[in-house]
Amino acid sequence: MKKNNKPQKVRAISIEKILNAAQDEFILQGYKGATVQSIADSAGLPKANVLYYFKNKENIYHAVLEQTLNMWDEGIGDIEAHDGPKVAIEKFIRAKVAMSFNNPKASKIYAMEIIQGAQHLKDFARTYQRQWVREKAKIFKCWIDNGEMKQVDPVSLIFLIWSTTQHYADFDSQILTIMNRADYEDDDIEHVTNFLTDFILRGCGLKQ
Amino acid sequence: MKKNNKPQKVRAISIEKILNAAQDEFILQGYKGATVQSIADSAGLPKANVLYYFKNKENIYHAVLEQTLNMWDEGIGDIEAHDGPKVAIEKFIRAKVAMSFNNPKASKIYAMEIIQGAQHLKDFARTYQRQWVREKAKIFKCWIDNGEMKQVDPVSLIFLIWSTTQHYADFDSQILTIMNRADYEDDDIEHVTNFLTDFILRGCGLKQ
DNA sequence: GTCTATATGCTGATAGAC
DNA sequence: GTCTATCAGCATATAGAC
Repeated sequence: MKKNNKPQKVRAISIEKILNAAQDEFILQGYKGATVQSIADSAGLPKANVLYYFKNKENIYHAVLEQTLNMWDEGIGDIEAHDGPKVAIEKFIRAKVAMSFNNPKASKIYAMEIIQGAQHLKDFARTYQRQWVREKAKIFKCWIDNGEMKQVDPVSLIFLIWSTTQHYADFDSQILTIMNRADYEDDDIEHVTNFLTDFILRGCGLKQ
Repeated sequence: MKKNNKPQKVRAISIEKILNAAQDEFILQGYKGATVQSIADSAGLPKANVLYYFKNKENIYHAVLEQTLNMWDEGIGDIEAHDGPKVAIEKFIRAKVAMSFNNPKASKIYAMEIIQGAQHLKDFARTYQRQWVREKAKIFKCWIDNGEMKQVDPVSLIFLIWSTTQHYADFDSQILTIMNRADYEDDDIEHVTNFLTDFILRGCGLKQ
């Protein structure tokens, strides 16, 4: 049935199935709690096939993490000097909220890694993220010096935007339970984006 | 040596040692990854003693969670109508930041539970927290209707304060790495409290 | 209360038939 | 490439000596 049907395609499909299943299992059970068997079951493949594609559990986890970091990278949005503070911050918040609602699993994997000490992500933070934060902080400093926005600690501001936007992905179960809802709806992205944009721009002295 | 030295005291001390060790292990290794042996080693007790006091691993975890929820309850601070919005919000932020910096482990255990689907905390959220949020939202609504603060969605505001304050506990490894620091210092509590209080009060239209 | 020894079950990983 | 069978190792939990 499935034989000789574009051999590379089977491989690609299996790998994607495995990575999706692994993401779910690692979130729900943790690294140690997720078993190769449970990942295989969730992917609808025999355990041996999973180990055929990835050799061992650690490799699966690394692949999931790599996927996650790529999403972080793409979803981070950007803060560009020529936009001016108001437009730049709005763009940035919009990108982060969209990423939270569209890729909550990536956000959760990432959050658990950090909470558990960031063993696998220390290098990423030490090089890439530290550099990114410093660059963007410089842009904020320029805007502040030019009187384009209020005197607000840029690094704290970046952490505030990260935490408020990611919260909707990482803590979705708490938020939904408290609001007595089963799932997020399309409106929620807009509502959250508008609330955060308004509130944060006001905090930066960029609105009324 | 240790024998007949206030038998109840030995029990209390052992239990506290075990709970502290368990907290560390559950954070670093997850529920499944933390073994009774590793908890015992970290507590400086033989494995059998740990199981003598708690019977099984799940009971240890429940005890850690209970401790965590008690801290959440004590550390939540309060929002009281008679304080007026400015003082009430400032008190609330101060309490949450203090709790984050003083009990980062409790915050992390709590965060991991929520991220993993809040299996053990759904009831807590459904009853206690939902009620708490609704009560406090009502107080905010009064203030807004009386023109004491800007029209800001109260529930979103509570989530924003939770996320920004907890972030410093849960994501400490990322924050410290990015800022190229080894540990938080005493000044940091003050700095973060001041930044968040200023910023959030401004967001609520309660400052310049 | 403290600790050793052990039973039982599950997990990661491999070997090898198809 | 796919899948079955299997092994060696480890984890929980208990039994029972001290």
